[in-house]
This record gives sequence, C-alpha cells and structure tokens, in this order.
Amino acid sequence: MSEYEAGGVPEPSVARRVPDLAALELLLAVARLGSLGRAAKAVGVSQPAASARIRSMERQLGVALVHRSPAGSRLTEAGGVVTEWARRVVEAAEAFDAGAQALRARRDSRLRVAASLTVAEYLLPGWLVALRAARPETAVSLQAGNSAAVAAQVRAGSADLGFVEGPDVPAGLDGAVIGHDRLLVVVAPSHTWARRSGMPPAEVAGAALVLREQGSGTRQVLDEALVPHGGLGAPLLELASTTAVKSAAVTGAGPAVLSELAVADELAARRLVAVPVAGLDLTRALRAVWPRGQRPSGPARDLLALTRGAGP
Amino acid sequence: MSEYEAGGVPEPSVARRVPDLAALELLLAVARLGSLGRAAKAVGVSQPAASARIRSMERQLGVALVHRSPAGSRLTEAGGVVTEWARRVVEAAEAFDAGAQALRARRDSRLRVAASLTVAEYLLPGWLVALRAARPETAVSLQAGNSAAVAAQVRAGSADLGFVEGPDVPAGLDGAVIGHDRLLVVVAPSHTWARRSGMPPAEVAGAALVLREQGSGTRQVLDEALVPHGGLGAPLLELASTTAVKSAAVTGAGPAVLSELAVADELAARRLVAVPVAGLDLTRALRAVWPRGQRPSGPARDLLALTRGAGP
DNA sequence: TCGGCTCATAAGCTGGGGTTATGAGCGAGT
DNA sequence: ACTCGCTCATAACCCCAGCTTATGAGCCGA
Repeated sequence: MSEYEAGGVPEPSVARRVPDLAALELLLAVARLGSLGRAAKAVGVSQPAASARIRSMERQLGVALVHRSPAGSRLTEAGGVVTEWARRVVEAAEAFDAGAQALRARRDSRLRVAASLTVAEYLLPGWLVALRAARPETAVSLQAGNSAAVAAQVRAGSADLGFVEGPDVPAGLDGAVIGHDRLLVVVAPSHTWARRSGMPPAEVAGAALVLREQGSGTRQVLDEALVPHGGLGAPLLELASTTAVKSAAVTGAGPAVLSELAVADELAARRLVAVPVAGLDLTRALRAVWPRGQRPSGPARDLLALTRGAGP
Repeated sequence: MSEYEAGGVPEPSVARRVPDLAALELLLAVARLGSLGRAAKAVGVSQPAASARIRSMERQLGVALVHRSPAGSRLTEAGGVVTEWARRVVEAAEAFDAGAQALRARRDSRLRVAASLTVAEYLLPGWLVALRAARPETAVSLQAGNSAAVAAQVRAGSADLGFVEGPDVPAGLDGAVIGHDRLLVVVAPSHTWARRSGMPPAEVAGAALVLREQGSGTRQVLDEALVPHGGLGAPLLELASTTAVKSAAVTGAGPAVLSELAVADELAARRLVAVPVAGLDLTRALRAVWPRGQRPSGPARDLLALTRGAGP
C-alpha cells in the first residue's frame, strides 16, 4: 500500500501518532524509577518538563499511563503495556545509534570492521549494542561494502575484522563461518502459493518473480541455483533495493526471493509467508575473516565472540 | 548500567543522537521514491523542508546519506545501510501505534479483544500490524488484563476474542492453543552459568534468583515447577515488572527466570544467555478463547488466522 | 529553446518544549 | 504535632527547530 502513495494523499505519518523518542525514553525511566522527578533527572530535564511530557503523551494516546501521587508515580495497567511497546522502539533506536556511531567513526577507532551489506544491515547493529554493553570502551568503526571490497580492506589492513557472504574464504584471508543466510521464496499471505507446501523448483524458476536487479548478490545465488531447474524466467519486477522488493511482495505484487534475514520480521508478523521449495539449496555461508595467520585478539576477538550462531 | 543512573549523571539519551521518527520516515520515502520532492509530498511537507530535514540528519549522523542531483536523489552506500536500520525503528513505531490505537479505541469497535499482559505486550502489536495490512477497515479495541479478567470479559460478551495463558481453557469458554510460552533461566553473558550446559533443576531451585514478585503469573509457574526439586529458595531480588527483572539480569545482578517472549531480543543480541536446565518443564500454553459454541467469525476469525504458531 | 523536473536559498512565522520559581499534598521521623 | 523531604502541579517567560511561501538555478528531453 505505502508503495503507491507517491502522488496520492499523504498518509498521516506514524510519527504524528507515536510520541517522541525522548518521550518514550522518559516513560521507560518513569517505569524504572517510580517517580517523575527522578525520571526527569535521569533523562536530564526538569521535573515540570517531564510531567508535561508524560501528560501530553497521555493526551496523544488517549490513555492514562501513570498514576500520579504524592508518594510517586506508578504505571497503570495500560501504561505497563505501552511501556513494553515503547521499549521495542527505543531498542531499535539504540541499534540505529550504535550503527550510526560506527559509521561515523572513521580511522583511529579501536576496532575497524568492514562488513557486507547483508551483515551490516541486519546483524551488526545488534552485535554493536551487545558489544557496547560488554565493553563500553570499545569504539568501533564500520565500513560497509560488497564482499570483494570487504576482503580488500581486511587484506590492506584498513579493517581489523571483516564479514562476508559467499561460498569461499577470500584469497589471502583466514575465516570462520559464523552463520548462514538462506534465501526464501516469500509471498503475501493472500497469494495462492501461501497455501502450497513443497513446490517443485522448476515451477519457481518459470514463474514471474519480484527480484533484485542483475548483479546483486542475492540475484546471483538464485540464478545459479535455478540453472539445473531450467534457469530463471523473465522477472515480474526488477527493483534496486531489498526493501523495495520486500514491499512489493508485501503488497501482493507477486512472489519474491529474499534473504531470511531481510524478511524475519515480516514472517513473524505474518505479513509474508515462506513457500517451501523441495530440493532447492539457496544457502550461503556468512563468514568472519581476518588477515591470514593473525588470529583476532582484543576487541576483534570480543566482537567475534558475539557473532556465534548468527543467522539461524 | 542504565539501572543506576537515577542519582548520577544523566546519560546522553539516544533520542539526542537518533533522528526524529518523522525524519526516518522521510528517509524511507526518499529511498523508495528516489526524489526529495516526491518524498516530501508523500510525507506531507514542502520540498525545502524535506531537503533541510535530510541535510540536518546527515549533519547529525556525520555521514552523507543521499546523492542529490538534478535528476533525483539516490541513497549512498551508507545511506542504504542507515535506511535499513531506520526501517526497524519505524516498524517498531508502527507496532506501537497499532497497539496504542487499539488501546484507545474502547467499545463500538468492530473487533474487541481482551488479552493477557504477556500476549498484549509481546505478540499482539505484530498481529495488529498484520491485520491492518490485510484488513485495513478493521478497528480493533484492546483490553489488557490478567487471564481471569480476560476470561470474564469474553464470558460477559464485552470482548469478542480473548487471549490467555495457562494450563486450562477457562470455564464456559471454547479455545484453541495458538502457541506456547516457555520460561527460561537467563544470565548475563559474563555470568558463570553462561558456560554451563544442562544444570540440574535442584541447583536452580537453590540459587538466589532475580524474580517477579509473589502472585505474578510467571512466578507461580516457576514455584510449582520447582516443588519436586526442593522448592524455590530465597530470591536475590523481587521486582515488580518483567522489564525490571530483565534489566537486573542484563546488568549482571544474577540469574533470572523470564518468558522467552520477553527475552527474545536480548538473547538474539547476546545481552542475555539462556541456561538449559535438564528435565524442567516451564512451558505453558497460549490460548485464544471465545464464548462456548460461538466459533469466531468475521474480524475475530481474521485475527485468529494470524496467530497460528505464536511463540516457538 | 522551452517546459518540466530536479534541488537550493531566503525571509519570516509559529508553537512545542524547555526553563525557573513557587505552591500544595502526603508521609515519615523526632 | 510539627517539620522536613519527598512528591507532583501551576504559572510566566523564552527560544529555536522546523515549518511555510516565494524564488532561483541546474540539467534533460522533446
């Protein structure tokens, strides 16, 4: 739906209906500390400001969130639920922040990481949050690029640790498989395929699919995997970004093929359904890589320890 | 860490470092539409405002996000990665919004749902987002409460569909198991137990744990399950909210016992580690319930269809 | 060369959200 | 019983982030 809003009526944005990040953080602080005043101090504003902010949030949501009393403030039942939802938003923001800081920090960081887009987009932020919790002093810099560029950077010594996807360890590097990325055939729940269990690969190959453009990593994997099954047919749509493919699939444009990492949320929320395809292997390894012979140590080792079992 | 900020120095909030939700939405629109002007229209602001907003976002993050050209605007490499991170934040906000709207909407909605806290906090928002995508016209109202209250509401006809946890279907209602909620013993990765694989239940029972207070649902389940293993020992901490227990565990206060739904994020990001306990069954069913004999139809049926396989 | 798209710049307004200062409940301790 | 210390509320004021409209300047294709 949101795909088609370009010329149409601007759909009232969520931002209008969801409180500020600062307000959500304040709410979490109130939940934790049991008092507006202390929460105010914790987030660095005056007590009246905190009180007003919570009140305007209650007005905006149309629900009482806290019981205010001279003895302190407790969450209402609805407040507790809302707080939990708020926590999810704030956590996503923290991941964003961790990633953004790494992106900004160029050289001179204690740990310089180069990562493929898949890893950078879907896995790294979580690791960075965890790393920050475990080793707050570690400053991480991130350089995102395709697997070849990552390998080059690690080889050149401008990155201490790299993350790549693909079948082989790049030449001149050592590496360890840290997980797998599987491509899935996904459709909107309303699509006919959603009820199929176990499609023949040839039928997938012949169907009109929503895909990334030629040359993208996922497209390559798909092309190769389908060669023994008649090769990939003419695509329905070729889009330039994973996100675009995803929203096309969600809006029911047609079946798409995407990394399971990219669609995990959509699958969980049933916005998309995975269609099992019998005997089609669309798995590729995710690897951490480092200069040959130099086992990661220090910060690189810390980060590596967090990545075990990435991708299901 | 954040647990102790009450009296201390206010830690600079993420909100300061993460752009506005509106800005993130705008970035997504630019990514999707390929032009500042069209993105501006899509989110309902003027083109200069959009341009300025993106620019200030780039300044804030210290990274160029879009290539501006007279032919349109494309994301930079970093911009693509940032956009994906932004998408996560916006999606969490959308879940928040879906939940908040349901909470606000009282009677007269097309679908009145009553849900236990666990379901309301962790599962329902996702379902509501999916429902909104599939059936935008369905207005949902949500009433959160404990399982007894939910049963009462469904029985009284003030809710069309209820979600409860517990071993039995409440009297007078029909129901279907839609998933399971398992309690996990979790510790910070630095804790000694983090390396244990397969603890004896008796050792868990005897240890000083971080727990919810007496009378909470999770506490009850734990108490009962540990009776055959010597009963629950004196807790290390008794806290009033799931969130409080969780942050205590994350900061290393001690082992905690929490629903896997509550700690899924923390486990994924390795902020917490689950400790396997051999032969201890801490699973309880999550059920959808409805008035005896009245199979859900219409909107209730739609929602029910989305809940299959909730909880692993 | 014109028309249509792009983005940039300029000037001015507005209001949300902040501040400080102060008051008013409630409860615990002496 | 009084007072201290916490709670939250109210009032008056201020400021700047972000909006708007109006306009200009590149680039491209017909």
